[in-house]
Amino acid sequence: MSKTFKRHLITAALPYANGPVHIGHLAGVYIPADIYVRYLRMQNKDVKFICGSDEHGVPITIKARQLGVSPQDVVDKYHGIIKDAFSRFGISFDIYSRTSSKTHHKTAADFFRKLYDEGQFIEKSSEQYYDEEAQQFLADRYIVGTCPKCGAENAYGDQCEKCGSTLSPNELINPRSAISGSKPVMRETKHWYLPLDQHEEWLRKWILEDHKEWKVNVYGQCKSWLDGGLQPRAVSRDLDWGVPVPVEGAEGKVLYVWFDAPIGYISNTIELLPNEWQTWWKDENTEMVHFIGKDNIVFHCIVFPAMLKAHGDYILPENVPANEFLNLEGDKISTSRNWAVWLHEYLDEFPNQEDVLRYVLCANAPETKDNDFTWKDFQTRNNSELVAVFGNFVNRAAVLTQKYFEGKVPACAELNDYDKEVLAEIPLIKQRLEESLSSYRFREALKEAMNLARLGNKYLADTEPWKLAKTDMGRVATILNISLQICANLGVAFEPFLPFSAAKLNRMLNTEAKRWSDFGRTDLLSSGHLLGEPELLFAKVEDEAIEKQLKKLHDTKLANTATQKPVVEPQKASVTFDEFGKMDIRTVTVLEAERVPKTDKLLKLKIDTGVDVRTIVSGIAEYYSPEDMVGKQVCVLINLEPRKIKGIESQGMIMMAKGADGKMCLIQPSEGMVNGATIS
RNA sequence: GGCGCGAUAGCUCAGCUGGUUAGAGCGCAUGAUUCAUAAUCAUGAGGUCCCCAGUUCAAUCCUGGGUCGCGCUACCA
Repeated sequence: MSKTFKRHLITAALPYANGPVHIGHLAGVYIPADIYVRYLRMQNKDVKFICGSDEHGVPITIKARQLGVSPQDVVDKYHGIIKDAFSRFGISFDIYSRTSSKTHHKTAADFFRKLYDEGQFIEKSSEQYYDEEAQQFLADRYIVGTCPKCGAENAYGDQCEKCGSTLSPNELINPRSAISGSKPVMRETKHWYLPLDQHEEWLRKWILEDHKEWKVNVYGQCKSWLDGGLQPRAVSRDLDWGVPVPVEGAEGKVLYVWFDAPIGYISNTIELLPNEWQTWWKDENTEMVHFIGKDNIVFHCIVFPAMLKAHGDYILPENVPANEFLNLEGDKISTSRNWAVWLHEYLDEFPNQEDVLRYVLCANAPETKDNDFTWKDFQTRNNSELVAVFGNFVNRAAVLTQKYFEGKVPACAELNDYDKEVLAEIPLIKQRLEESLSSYRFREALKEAMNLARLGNKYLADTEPWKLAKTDMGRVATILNISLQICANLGVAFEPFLPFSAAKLNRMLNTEAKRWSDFGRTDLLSSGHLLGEPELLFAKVEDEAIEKQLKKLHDTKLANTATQKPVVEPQKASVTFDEFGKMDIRTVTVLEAERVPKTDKLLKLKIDTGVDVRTIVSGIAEYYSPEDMVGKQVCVLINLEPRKIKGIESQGMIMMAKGADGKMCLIQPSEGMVNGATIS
């Protein structure tokens, strides 16, 4: 059914170099990708595993500014931490490079220039915030102000970190530049857009018709975007950190990080294979697979393919297996809140237990929905699965062989029916493993590998060689031979998942790493072969280790709530009495109230201001129902410039008190007043 | 509000094409066992397959409606 490819180009999402890598990244992307790659390599497939740090974009420049260092310093630091941690964790990239490299800058610039020369972009001018003091345009992240949703100070132009709302810069109240602190002005700037709408037709066919096999979350997300109609997407930004736009008159502009980053896959391949990279990216016999998290779906399934298609001769991904998100102890993982298990810290705190984390994160990977990582589950899976099932079986076989045969593989005599039955299971397990792996079902695959160890335990329990040792050593020899062959097969089956343990197991068996094709053979260890020193494959995780981690998280939580306590906004700049006098605030009565259709928060109110009867729209539906409002007397700023909201003109603003958590309540006169009484 | 994804045993999850006695691992109970890191093996208890309607000979699965959770998106002068 599926096409056979000559080579496999596997990419894993480029980690963003403004922080270290955590368990969410691993479970979502790097562990499944690494398993897949190792599986392909064991089959002697021609495979390249490409990754690297994504080092451009605004958050990195902000972090640099906060720390008083250069953006290059920031990415140098995190690139180092990430690269080192991946390597220690056994993620087997063929190359882990970075987008600040010379090769990448040239590749990305050339890529852009070709599309530019061929008229693949549209140029558009628009008004954007400009900082006159610092003489530069301000990216969304560089504009701070009061969040219009929760009232938090210091919300960014694209997002409020306090309440998590997505914002656009002109929504911010009292916007100011994060660079100079001055009030930004609107100024015209030119940018290049990739007209995704022009690519919609072939994308629709390519994804919706030709790739129905993609995971439902990926397919559904793409369909949703396509059905909504694609819009041109800006590919440049006004910023001084990134790949400069290679066009005359584009000073101070760089490629948008989302245009730049996926080209990193190409650049890193070029760096790895300067002479033959084109075969990997342009030959139809290459299977390209992008492993990503669900936040990247649209870029890898729609934007990047459109870029590749626009460029012309590139192949498109065969599949984009995207995972959902991993939570930690019931809460969303968050870099800024330090709610995470960081890979580099894990590696220090759990030395020689790389595979435990690999096992747990694969067994509980968020393949179909968000999953939760708990330390208790980590401990249980280690102690009652890795130790009790896999480690224990290997240990039993090894110890029995030491005891009865001085550590030499005993000869296999004639097999009885039960032996045959057990051995016949191995190829079945292998087949199920292959089916799962080739359809990116890693959780299921791992479980299947574990079944091989369970088979071993059952075989020993059923045949009871320790009893037969008193009467029939020939039979004991056969049983242990078979048990050891199962051990050797475990080394093959687990190599993609637990490479460190597979290597350790091979050391214990005193044998070389095997190919995938050896899986299922029952003569992997010849009789008389001397085993290595028995050692324990896995160590127990004690309660203390778990408690230590839980305490660490608990402390993080305390630290977070402590810093969140002072929520009262500081006093604003002084105003003159004249300025205050310009505000025309009146007591008014609500005559009618109704929900604005298709919104969550809006009420449309008809009010009697004493001056007139007018309509205002207010975002209070979360706190007040229309029935609550009718007949109420409230305070309204009536000379605020009218503004259209959802097509309705709002002529004024209801005065509300806003609490720390964004909760709002009405300000009402303490006794009934005439409509139109002024407030001063 | 729109869109996408999900809801199955105490917990974590399978169930891929309507028909199965609805499954696995962990946990729990009972028994067996002692080679093994108190590990293993067997047996068992445990289910309103989120709710309501419909299609069908037959629905956990398909359709429509609803509830809850997560994500994207719109609105808060």
